[in-house]
Amino acid sequence: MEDDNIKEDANRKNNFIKNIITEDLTNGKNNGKVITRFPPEPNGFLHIGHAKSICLNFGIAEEFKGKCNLRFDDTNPAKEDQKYIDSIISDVKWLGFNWGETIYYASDYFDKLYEFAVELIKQGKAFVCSLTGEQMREYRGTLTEPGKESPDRNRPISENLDLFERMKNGEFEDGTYVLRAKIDMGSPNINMRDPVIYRIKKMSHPRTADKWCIYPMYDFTHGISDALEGVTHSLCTLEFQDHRPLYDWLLDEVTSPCHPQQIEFARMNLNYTVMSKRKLQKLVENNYVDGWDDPRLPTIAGIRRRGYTAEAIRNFCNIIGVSKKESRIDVGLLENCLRDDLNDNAPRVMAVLRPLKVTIENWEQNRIEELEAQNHPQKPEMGIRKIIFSKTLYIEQDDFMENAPKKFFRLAPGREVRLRYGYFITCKEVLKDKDGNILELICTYDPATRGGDAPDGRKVKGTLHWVSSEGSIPAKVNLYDRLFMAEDPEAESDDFTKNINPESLVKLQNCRVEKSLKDAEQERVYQFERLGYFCSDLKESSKGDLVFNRTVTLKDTWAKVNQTK
RNA sequence: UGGGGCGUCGUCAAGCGGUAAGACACAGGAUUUUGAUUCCUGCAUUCGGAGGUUCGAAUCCUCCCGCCCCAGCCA
Repeated sequence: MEDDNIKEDANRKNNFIKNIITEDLTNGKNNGKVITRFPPEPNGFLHIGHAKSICLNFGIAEEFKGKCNLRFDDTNPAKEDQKYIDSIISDVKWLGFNWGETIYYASDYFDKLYEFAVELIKQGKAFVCSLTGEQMREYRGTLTEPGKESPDRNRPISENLDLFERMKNGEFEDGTYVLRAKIDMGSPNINMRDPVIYRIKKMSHPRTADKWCIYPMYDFTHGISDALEGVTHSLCTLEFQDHRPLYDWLLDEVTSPCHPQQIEFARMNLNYTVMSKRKLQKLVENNYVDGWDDPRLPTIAGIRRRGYTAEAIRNFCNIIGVSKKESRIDVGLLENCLRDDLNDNAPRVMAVLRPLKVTIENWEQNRIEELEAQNHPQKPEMGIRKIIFSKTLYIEQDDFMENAPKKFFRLAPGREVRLRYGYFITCKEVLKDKDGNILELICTYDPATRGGDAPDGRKVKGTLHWVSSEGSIPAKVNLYDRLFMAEDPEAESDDFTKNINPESLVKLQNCRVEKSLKDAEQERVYQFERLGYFCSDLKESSKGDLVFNRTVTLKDTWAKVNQTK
């Protein structure tokens, strides 16, 4: 246990944010406290990019003995929905993080936020503006030209107060007025050109219902929410760098309980997939995939259904590190983290995806024999199970080749192989239909090799997985592969859906799996020996109709060698 | 051509003036009843480029080049 902790600490990578926090701590900043927050907007499903932020924020809180708040940034009822709140909560929980007793909502601060806005107005730092959206855009200026001041900018404070209250009371229609911070229309930073901080939206909110018809904007809400919660380090992605001056301005102008430090880091990008909400939505809505939890999607719900473990994702997020450099990470790295975890923990089992019938000619007709198989060769403590050997067996079609090259360590006419935990068998005859398709193999077995050992020390090159007709049950298997063929699907075509991999899902109907899989647990991942890791599908699988998802393949140097030829 | 960021191995990434960690990938080899796992071994004389400061520079200075973000009453 102690060793584990040491190992974990050693594996915990440093990054520039932790360095800043460590320095703050040694300087006695924030009274030695560290409080972070994960602030999703409940307008979509979480994806693996969010996992990076979750692991960062919760991880730092854990490491520095602080805390991390889960806070919904729910200031735009037009886009948000309770179902997203529910799914986000369940995803964060699944990832294995703890936010304590309270779930925070920016909407819980609406009253306070309103008071802060009034304070700003009273100080002459905010004004009610009647410019239309279009006018506002014109007045804002451009990247290279300064903006123009709104004609309402010098409206008397009393009038601003009155108008703002009437906005709140619902006296005006959407779009007629907004509340703006009074900063600097000439700023080279467009975010400082008198940004809107409140808008009228006569819309019911998932949590505050019809109490409000004005809602605060992100910039106004976020910093103040952070401060109200005593957040010390407010971590966000790079695109908010330009907002930091506004974040700081607001907290300086208002009597806020503290002034959190905003630090930006680069968001995660993965190759062969898309991460933006809009694009994920398009995939779902146009039925390119089967819902938000399609196992090919990088959503938390999707990768979870695919069979990814939270442990693997946490490890991945740790391994990729945190920096300000924009990068595109190889999914291979993710898959590797998964294999790492699964190799340690997945029980081994045998299944044949594309069965080829094998008849053992020197095996008595109705004889059935129970053999012992290990559930994990490197971990005897995981126990053993019984498997059944009989006259009719199935092996993988790929494991037989009629005219096999020398390096093919599998079954071929006249060759002998080991059936894992079974017997050595030798191929005697190949039965075909009139078109030449292989129907069945006639083999013999060596009774002396029970369990797979040859008493005479005879070596055999190949070991095949197999299943017997009596010891197996039918199942369906979904073979998942990467959703896109292009490393960067959004770059290589004007329409990213053109890069969808037509073979991202291959459905196999006639597989046979070891009988023990009849009671396969939900979310338990098994290794189908020599094939990969599989789990029963959360949605499609049932007792009488087994459906497995391929989570990830095993590394396959044989396939790689063949491919490069 | 305004402002803000970023450039260290194929991909991530440490490094913070004392002579380029680590992971994955890749290439060899060993062990193996999974062509898996595991285990060795190799893999940046050089840090986007050019100058400069220094006994010494990926780290400091100057110029240049490349990439990303910002003109929602979205977050």
